[in-house]
Amino acid sequence: MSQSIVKKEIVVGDLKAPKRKLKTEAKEPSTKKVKTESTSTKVQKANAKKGTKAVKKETVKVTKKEVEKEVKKDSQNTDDNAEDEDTFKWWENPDDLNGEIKWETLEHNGVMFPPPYEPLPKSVKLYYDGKPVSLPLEAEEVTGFFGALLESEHAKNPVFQKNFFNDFRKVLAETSGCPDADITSFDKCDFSKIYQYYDKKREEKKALPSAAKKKAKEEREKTEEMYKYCIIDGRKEQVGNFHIEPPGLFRGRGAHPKTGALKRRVQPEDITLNLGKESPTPTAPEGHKWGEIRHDNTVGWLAMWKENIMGNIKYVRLSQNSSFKGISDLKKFEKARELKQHVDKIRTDYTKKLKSSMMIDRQIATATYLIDVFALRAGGEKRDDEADTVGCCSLRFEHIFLKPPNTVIFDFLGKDSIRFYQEVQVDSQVFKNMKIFKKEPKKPGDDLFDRLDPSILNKYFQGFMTGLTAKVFRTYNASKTMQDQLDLIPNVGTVKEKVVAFNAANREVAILCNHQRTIPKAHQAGVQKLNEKIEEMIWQKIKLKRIMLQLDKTMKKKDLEYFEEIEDLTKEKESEIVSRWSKNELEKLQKRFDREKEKLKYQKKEMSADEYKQKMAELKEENKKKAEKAKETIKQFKSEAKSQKYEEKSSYTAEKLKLQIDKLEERIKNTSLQLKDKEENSAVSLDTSKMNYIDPRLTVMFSKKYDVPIEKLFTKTLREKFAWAIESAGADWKF
DNA sequence: ACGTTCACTTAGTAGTTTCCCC
DNA sequence: GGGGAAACTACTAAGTGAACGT
Repeated sequence: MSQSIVKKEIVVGDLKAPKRKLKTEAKEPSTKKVKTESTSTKVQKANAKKGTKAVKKETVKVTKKEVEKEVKKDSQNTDDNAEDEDTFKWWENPDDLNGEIKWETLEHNGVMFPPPYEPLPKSVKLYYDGKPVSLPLEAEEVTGFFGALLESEHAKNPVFQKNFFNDFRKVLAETSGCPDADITSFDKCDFSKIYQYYDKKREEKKALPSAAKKKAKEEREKTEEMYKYCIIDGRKEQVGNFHIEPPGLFRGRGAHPKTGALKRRVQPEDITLNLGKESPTPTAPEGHKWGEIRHDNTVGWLAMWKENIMGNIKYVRLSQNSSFKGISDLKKFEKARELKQHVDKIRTDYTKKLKSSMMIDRQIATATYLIDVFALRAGGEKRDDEADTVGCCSLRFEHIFLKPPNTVIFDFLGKDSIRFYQEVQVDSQVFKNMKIFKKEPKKPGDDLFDRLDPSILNKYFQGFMTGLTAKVFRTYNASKTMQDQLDLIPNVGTVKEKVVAFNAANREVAILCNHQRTIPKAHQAGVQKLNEKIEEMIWQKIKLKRIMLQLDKTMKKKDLEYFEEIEDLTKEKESEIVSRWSKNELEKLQKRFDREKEKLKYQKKEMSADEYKQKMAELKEENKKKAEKAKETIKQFKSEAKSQKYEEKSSYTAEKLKLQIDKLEERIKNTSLQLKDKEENSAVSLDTSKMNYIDPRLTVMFSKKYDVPIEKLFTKTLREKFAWAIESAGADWKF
C-alpha cells in the first residue's frame, strides 16, 4: 500500500465559507484547475493503489462486446471501483472548496414521475354502509391509499383516520362525488375488499419467479438511466432522489396532528428546475410544462417543489457519493475538529456564567452545559400543527425532574418523537439553576429556558469561533468519543473480535446521541434461540471431554482445569437439554417432510399419477427411516444423560477429540459474541452516527491501524460516500 | 426584531437483497 | 437450494440555521 497517499491529510484552507451574498466575487476558476491537475496524477495513483484497475482497462479494449459487458457491470455497481476512472477527486485540491458558487455548468434530464393511477378492477369496491359503491377515480385512488394500509398501525390511529377521511371527502367534493351514497361517516366505510386486492397483488409480486423479477428490474433501470446522472462542470455525477414522491397518505411520526392527510400528486407545473444558463431544458411530460426554470449556481439542488401538507419544500439533489455531499461532509468534520481548539475556553466560560447575576447568561450557560455534556439538539420553536417534540431550548417544565442533591431526570420526546430518558448527575450549579428555572410561578407547559432560542445560543457560540453552532457540539462530541473509545482497543485478536470492539465504540457514540430503533419483532425469540444453541454446544463439548476421560482416566490429573467444567453438566441439566434438542430435531424433520410433500404436490401436474404415487411413497419411506434413526439417537442420548456414560466410537482418539473440542470452543466463542452484539444492539442504531457524526477518517484509521478490511466497517454506499476519507486518512490519523 | 422562507443535514422505517444455516 | 434473519438501500419526515422580508 502506498504510504504517500495514505498519509496525505486533508486540511481545508479556510473554512469560513461565506454563505450567500458576494455571488460575483467567488473564486470562479476553481473547478477547471482541479480537473486538469487531477487527471495527470489519476492514472499513477490508481496504479499505485491497486493493480486491478490497470488490468481491467486493458481488457475493456478487447472487443465491443466486452466493452458493453463492462459498462453494464459498472452501471449495476457490482464492482466497487467501477466508476473510478471518472471520479472527481476534489479532495486532492482542498484549497478550492470554498466560495459561494457551487457550479459553473449544470445539465440534467429533469425528474421522473410516478406512474399514473391504475384503477381498481370493477369487482373491487369500497363498501359503504354494507353496500358496494362506485367512486370517481380520484377518490377511488384515495381509498386505495387507506385500504392498502388497513392492517398497519396507522389505520388504527384515530387522528390518521380523521385526516384521511377529511381529505377523502374533500376529493369527493372536488369531483362528481359518490353516486351511490352520501359518504359522511368513516365508520361506515369498509375497505377490506380493497385491502385484500392490494395484499394479493403484493403476494403475487413477491411470488414472481426470480427471472421475471430480474427482467422487470432491468427494464426499470433502463427507463431510469437518463435521470440517474447529471453533468456538473463537465463531470458526470449521480443524482440522488430523482423520483418524484408518489401521492399517498402522509405518515407523520409520533403524535403528528396531520398524520393521514392526503399527499397530493405532484405535477410538472409544481416543479421548479435548476439548470445551467446554457443547458437545454429537459422536455416536460406530454401535455405539461415545468412550473419554473431557474439558473441559480449558488445552490446544489436540481429540482424542487412545495409539498401540500406542511408547505415544506422538497428538493431533488445529488447522491451521497457526490462531490457536493463529500465537500460539505469534510467541511462539517473540519469545523468540528476546529472546536477542539476552543472547547476548553468555552467550558471555562460557561462554568463561570452558571453563576452569573444575569438570568439570560445563566440560561445560556446552563443550556450550553446540556448541549455539551448530554449532546442535546438546539431545539427550535415548533408550530402547533407539528408533533410536540423538543430540544434544549424548547425544553419545558414537565420534561425535567429534579432529585436532590444533584440528580436530573430528563424525559421528553426529541426529534422523530424518539424518547429521551436519562437519569443523570449534573454539576451542582447546573442543578441549582434548573431549580430556579422551574421556580414558581412556572408550571407545566412553560419553557424551562424562557429567555432562549437557538439563535441566541448560536450568537454566544460565535463569539468563540466563527461558524460554531449548537449542532457542531454534537458532531464534535460524537467524534471525540469515538476517538477516545478506539484508543482503548488493544491491537490484538481476530478481525471478527476487532469489528466487535469497533461496534462497541460506535455504540457508545450512538448512545450519546440517543440514536434508537424499534426492537425487531423477532428479537426476544432470537436471543433465546442463540442461548439454547450455545447451551447445546457446551453440552457437546462436555460430552467429548467425558469421553476423553472414559478412554483414559489419568488425563484428568494432567490438566485439572481443562476438565473442570465437566462437573457443570448435571444429570438433570443434561436431560433437559437432550429433551429440548430431541423435540427440535423431530420438529425439524417433520417440517422438512411437510415441505417436501408440498413441493411434490406442486409438481404433480407435470407427472403421471403412478409416478406421483411412487414418489410420494419414496418420500414417506425416506422420512420414516430418518425418523427412526433420529429416535434411536434420542434414545441413546437420553440413556447417556441418565448414566452420564457415553458411547465410544472406534475412531475416537484423544487427539481427534481434542480437535473436535477446539472447534466447538471456537464456535461457542463466535456465537457468544454474536449474542452479546445482538443483545446490546437491539434498541441502538449504529448507522446514524456512522453516517453523520463519526468522522469517517477515524474509521479509516482504525481499518488501517488494526488491519481490518474497510469492507467490514463501511457498507458499499458508505465506502462511496466516504471515498475522500478512505483515500486521505492513514493509520495515524487523529480527530 | 421577528416570523417566514430556503437550503441543507439528520433520522428512523419500510422494503429489498444478501447471507447463512441447515 | 430454500427459508428466515440480517444487512443494506430507498425513502421521506424532521431537524438546524442563515437569509430574507416586513
